[in-house]
Amino acid sequence: MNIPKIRNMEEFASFSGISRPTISRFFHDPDSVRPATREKLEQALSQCEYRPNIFAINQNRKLTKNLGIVVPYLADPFFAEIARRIENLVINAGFRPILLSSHGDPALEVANLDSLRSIKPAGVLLAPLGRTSDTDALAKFCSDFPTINFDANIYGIGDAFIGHDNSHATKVMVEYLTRSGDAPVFFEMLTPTNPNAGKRRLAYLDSMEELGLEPHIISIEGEGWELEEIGYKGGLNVLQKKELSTSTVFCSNDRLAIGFLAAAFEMGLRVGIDNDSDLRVAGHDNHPFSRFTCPTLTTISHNYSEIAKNSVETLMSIIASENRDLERKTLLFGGELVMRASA
Amino acid sequence: MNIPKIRNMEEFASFSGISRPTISRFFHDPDSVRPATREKLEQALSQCEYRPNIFAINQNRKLTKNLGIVVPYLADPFFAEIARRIENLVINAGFRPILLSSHGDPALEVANLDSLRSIKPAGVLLAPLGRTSDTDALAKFCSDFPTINFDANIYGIGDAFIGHDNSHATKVMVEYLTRSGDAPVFFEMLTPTNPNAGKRRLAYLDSMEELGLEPHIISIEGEGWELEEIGYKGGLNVLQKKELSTSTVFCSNDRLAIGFLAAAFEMGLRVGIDNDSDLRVAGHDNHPFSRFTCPTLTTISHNYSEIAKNSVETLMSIIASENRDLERKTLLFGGELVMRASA
DNA sequence: CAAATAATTTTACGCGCGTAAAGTTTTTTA
DNA sequence: TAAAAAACTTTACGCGCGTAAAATTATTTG
Repeated sequence: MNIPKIRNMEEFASFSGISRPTISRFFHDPDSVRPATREKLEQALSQCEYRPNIFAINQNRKLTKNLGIVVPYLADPFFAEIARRIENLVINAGFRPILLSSHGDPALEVANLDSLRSIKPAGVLLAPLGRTSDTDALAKFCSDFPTINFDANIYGIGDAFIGHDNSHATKVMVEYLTRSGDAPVFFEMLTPTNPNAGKRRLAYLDSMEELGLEPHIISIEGEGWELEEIGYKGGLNVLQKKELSTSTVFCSNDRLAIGFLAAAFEMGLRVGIDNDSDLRVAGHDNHPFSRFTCPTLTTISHNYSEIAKNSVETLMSIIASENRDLERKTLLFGGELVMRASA
Repeated sequence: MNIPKIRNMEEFASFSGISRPTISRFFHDPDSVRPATREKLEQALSQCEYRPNIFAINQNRKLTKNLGIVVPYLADPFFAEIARRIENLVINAGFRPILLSSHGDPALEVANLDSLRSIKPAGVLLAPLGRTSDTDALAKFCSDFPTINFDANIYGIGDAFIGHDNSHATKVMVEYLTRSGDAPVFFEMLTPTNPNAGKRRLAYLDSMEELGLEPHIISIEGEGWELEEIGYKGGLNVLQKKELSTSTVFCSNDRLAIGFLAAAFEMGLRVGIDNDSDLRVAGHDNHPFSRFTCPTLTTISHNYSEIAKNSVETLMSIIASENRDLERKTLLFGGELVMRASA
């Protein structure tokens, strides 16, 4: 009952016995006031629940503590997972994360950036759609705000790119599959949205050549982000027409692989690494659900934690240094082979 | 080059030849100004890219256009999907959605509400964690802001509850399973976080009694939101110990079912509705991935679209009427049986 | 302990917009 | 076409806080 209702910083000043400008500094950075003062304020805070009005703060500060996170498709657990990690890091860095999903829609991607623009973010972590992105709109945004491009590299976009080393990961998987059985056929989308797909394709070709093997790529049609569905339909087609030149399939990503597994199952084919199986199937990404497919999916993980950590740290250093003229750097992190039952 | 840099509403007033208060009204509601005026302003807007400062707007308006959406676990595609729908509806209603995930953590749930508090939302759509939620903190928040409780009903929380009719759905499934084969054993968590689980359990008991059948519930241990893992481990245990009294398993939700399927697969058991299968497995929720399990999962859908639509509409009407004294109403929507290969 | 330094207080202005009141112009109604 | 109604302009104040400058007080240094 005795908790006083503090309506603004002025009132909190009288309540705490400290002047308003000092309080303003305190909320901006507690270490900028004398320990004795800080203690008084913390004491007062514990008695009245005052918090500065965030709109008034942001209106007057040139630099907000808002930090945008834009992902292409949040309903994909892969992005949900990486977004979750990034969010935590951002909060720990003292910023306020604003998570937006483009839901696979280029127009929404631009709208999201527009929406961020209005809240004057200190910086943005952007995982773009890729091929379908409105590159000009993204570039314009990036020139106005410090931006880290992650996951899907669009050249020239952002102050840095942090991502997965597709080339290395693909090579590791091709080698593993070859050593442990047949050489892999590469199963991919003909027109993938995500640019990682192209890199994986090239890396597959390179790896096969290095091993002196004949590459075989199956590119299936399909548009959008319903990758399981696309993989399923494409898989059915491939299996019905018996287009596989070997009994090992390396899918461009786990979601395609999940669809492919469903197709194989429906065809009555036995997938697995054991001798009495008809087929081996591997994926790429270590999708959260790949542990629970039947059989469990052999795949390559991203280094989630390093990618998240470095994305945030790089952005923080740019924000802190206020220097955006550095050359766009690229950081790639290697994944790890995850050997499960499917291959 | 001739695009003028407009820095505030004052400058836009001179630029457009309309007075500032009128412009203010225009941005608040374009229909509140004369068509001729509106056209002039839209004309001017197309020539200079001015947009009102959102912080200044929100600072001065008692009611913001911010609308919070809090879900318990965004990495669960089920919530990602419903959040996606709600977001779209909110945007179309002219509000700005702020999507927050509690990541399964009660403390973060409270922190999320606290964070929303600071941006003075016009209203909030809250899907709480459930059992682990800090009910007092939620209640306090709900008393300060118009709040719709959805998905997981916590009695007394929010101005209304909108959700899935677990009772009806469970009954439909029990009947279907019984008619098409063995009566189902109910497979659930002993201490589920989500309160829907309890309702499903009771509905199972009721349904079995109505049908004159002996109920059989298997409650497995486990904590947290890694439901597939819990279902997998529990499933392995149950199958190894041959604890099933019939060959039909009705899982309390799809994620448990996905884990159970993985366990059955590993045990070499054939799951499906056809005669040469060992086991039938059904789920509940029509999880986005249930279409791609092996075999595809028979389940019951939520009425996603109605739940999303009614949640948003109810909240809008409360916001519009400014009347929060109405009795807390409960709206339940029935799901549909989705017959697939697993049962 | 005096001087130098650091932190705080006082005073004052500005940010960009909401909004109220009174007066003016335009549109609608009869 | 005059009167009534609606929309607009002008003027003015307030929101809650950032921030700058000068004056004051507290702390550190030698």
